Amino acid sequence: MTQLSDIPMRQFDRSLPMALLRAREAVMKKFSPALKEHGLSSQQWRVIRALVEEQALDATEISERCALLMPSLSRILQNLQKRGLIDRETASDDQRRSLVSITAAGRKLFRTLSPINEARYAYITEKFGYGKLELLYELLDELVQKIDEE
Amino acid sequence: MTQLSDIPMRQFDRSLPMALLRAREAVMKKFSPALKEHGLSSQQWRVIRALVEEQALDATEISERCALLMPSLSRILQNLQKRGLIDRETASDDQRRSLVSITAAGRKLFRTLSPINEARYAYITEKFGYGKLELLYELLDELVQKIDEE
DNA sequence: GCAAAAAACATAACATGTTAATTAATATTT
DNA sequence: AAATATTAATTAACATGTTATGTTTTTTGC
Repeated sequence: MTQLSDIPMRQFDRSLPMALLRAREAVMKKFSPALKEHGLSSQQWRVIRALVEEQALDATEISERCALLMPSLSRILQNLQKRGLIDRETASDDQRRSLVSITAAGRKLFRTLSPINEARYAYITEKFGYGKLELLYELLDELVQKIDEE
Repeated sequence: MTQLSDIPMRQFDRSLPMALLRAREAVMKKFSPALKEHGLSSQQWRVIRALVEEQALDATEISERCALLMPSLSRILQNLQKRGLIDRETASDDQRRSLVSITAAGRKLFRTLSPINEARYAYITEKFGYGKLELLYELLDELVQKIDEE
């Protein structure tokens, strides 16, 4: 006996934005708790990760690499600087640019959190399957590419 | 024996949350402009879509179907009600529940926007390929399922 | 029946998403 | 060189995301 509440909403299941949103939510549920214990949002963590890989980056470059709009990034950088996790200085060759770099404290926080998050990622990879994960990355990349071209 | 510290650092661009975020952003770029012209956010649009398909829904049910947390939904419903797009009344059998339904104005707005959005969706389907889109839905569903089970 | 627990919804507080406007510095045009 | 346009970053204003807390109503357990 099928009740009304058992009938799936086909229209919503076929919503690409919702499907992507739900997937992201499910993934974030694995990563957020550890970050939160150290007072970091996923966005702040993205910035720290980007900075660990480079000597210094200007805000625009961080914005692109982390998929953050400049107004959000502006506030995030102010926050991280206040907490002593990053440093900023204006570029000598272009006074408009502000060069951001990670501090020793920021690097230390990264080294603490990184293995925990890598373990979570390994768990997801194992649970979902390495091949499927690669396929998913490929499809997502191609989707973005096809939509953005022209 | 693998220790946490032995797990290799994965590249920054192999971040699942980021890949899902970028894909969602790319897709939303196709849908947001039409919604914005009519003063709707994607979240508000989701709520309207959900209500069009039912006589009435309580807030919790909307929250689940639209993937919106209750605090966000609470504000969104207040907004939509103020604009005359939805109606609310407390359920007779449970005074805690508030039953939400769409108004004639809301339904009219839906009928205006729906074909535009369907056309955008058809465009993405054609550009990306129907088969790949189906595969993507499947992978996303399975990812959520695998992560949530345990 | 009644006190305690749970459920449904709202509010608070703060971070982020999003578009527009602003400021300051650099590039371009004439 | 001066006027104009462009660029980098910030700020403003409002909506949403997120966790915690509060309020009211219903349900449970005794």
